[in-house]
Amino acid sequence: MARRSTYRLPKIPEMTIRRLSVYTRCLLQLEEDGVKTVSSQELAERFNLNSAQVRKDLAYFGEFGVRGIGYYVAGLKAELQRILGLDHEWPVALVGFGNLGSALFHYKGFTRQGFRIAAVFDDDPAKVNREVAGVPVFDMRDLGREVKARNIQIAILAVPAEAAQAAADQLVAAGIKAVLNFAPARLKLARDVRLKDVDLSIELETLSFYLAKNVR
Amino acid sequence: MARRSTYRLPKIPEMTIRRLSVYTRCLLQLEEDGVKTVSSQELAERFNLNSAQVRKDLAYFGEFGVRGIGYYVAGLKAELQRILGLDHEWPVALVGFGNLGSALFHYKGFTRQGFRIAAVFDDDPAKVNREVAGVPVFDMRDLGREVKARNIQIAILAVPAEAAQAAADQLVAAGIKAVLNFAPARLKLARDVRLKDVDLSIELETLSFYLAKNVR
DNA sequence: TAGATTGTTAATCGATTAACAATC
DNA sequence: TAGATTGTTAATCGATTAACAATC
Repeated sequence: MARRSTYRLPKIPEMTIRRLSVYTRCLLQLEEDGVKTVSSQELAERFNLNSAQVRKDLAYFGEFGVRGIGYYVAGLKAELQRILGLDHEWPVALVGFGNLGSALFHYKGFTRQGFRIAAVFDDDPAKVNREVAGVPVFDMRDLGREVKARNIQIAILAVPAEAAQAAADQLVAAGIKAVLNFAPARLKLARDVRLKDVDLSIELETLSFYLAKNVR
Repeated sequence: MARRSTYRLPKIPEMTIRRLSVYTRCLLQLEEDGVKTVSSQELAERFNLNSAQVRKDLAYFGEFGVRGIGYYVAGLKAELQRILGLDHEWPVALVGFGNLGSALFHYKGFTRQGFRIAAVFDDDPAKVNREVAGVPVFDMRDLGREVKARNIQIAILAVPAEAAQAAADQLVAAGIKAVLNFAPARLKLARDVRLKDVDLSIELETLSFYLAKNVR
């Protein structure tokens, strides 16, 4: 796991990364719409941000704009995709093919940015050893073998909470480097594995707070 | 929509609300485990937070602790549930009963905190006018009537992006006050309606950034 | 009482924003 | 050139954390 030495050493705020991701999608749309250039001001307005913030986010990584003009949509899109590692396909393992797993499998948003579900894993014998939309579904016991064979580094975990830690352990043993976890469980992973929890109900609970203050 | 006047006027940081939600779940667990009291230090350690932050988050709403002891688990849980509006059931409308809608329907996490899916809506004639697990599934055209009849204020939107704005408009017209939106679309709602977007792929994209810096 | 832990103030840190010289 | 917009510095704002008197 040699850390590649790059010239960009300052630590990037997490929020900056998230916004880069948002900008990228916007640029994708702008390009589709045939827009050639966009200013930090225009970009900012679409997301209720400050134009200085947009410029600062970009400045962490280089100078991509042209004074007096703004940013070339196609060029900036390509730069951001490169920065975010979205300039090539990432094969992804989907672990858990129940209700949520199936929904994520069919979700179009992942594909658009270069994430391709390369293998599905489940422990239900009725679901495995077949293909769904051209993607093989394997038994959990084949996880190590298939993840290595396909050089998969990212996993989406969509199993029940009880099964999450065991599945995560298998993923780490197989050499997975990043886990997007939808299971409502607090996972312990090796320290060099990136974990991101997606909490499907926390937003609902915060909405409830604002609602409780007013009506009812 | 008269704003109820309360004694708590200082604006609460969004992150504080999210953490309150996290604390609440932890307290639920602690209570199950039979733990009677917990200190800010113990609570903080579970989430890699600072104990002063835990105390400050709570201090926005009152004094719930006992010096020298900490917080009574049952008492604090009840207080936080009240603050977050989780001390009673919220009937919720689920709009869209495809793959994602179905996954959310079966998701157990919502129920636990008092959110109860009271009605499902879809525009597919094959899916409507029946019950699933005791919950009625209606045609979209019945949305206004049923939302009002059931006094539903919260909606979970899980339709395709193309259908999202039209569905949102119907929801607002029906008197919905908060929308949890899973559709990858930028919705325009009346200003007194709370909107929260859940982006299923942004986390994956930020993970990609960290991965791209190292391997590959 | 002695020990522990709160609630709160003040210090620190980091992120956002305003302002502007550089320059297309 | 005149107008527009960048990249960047400095000012502002807000959130996190350290410290500690209050007090159980």
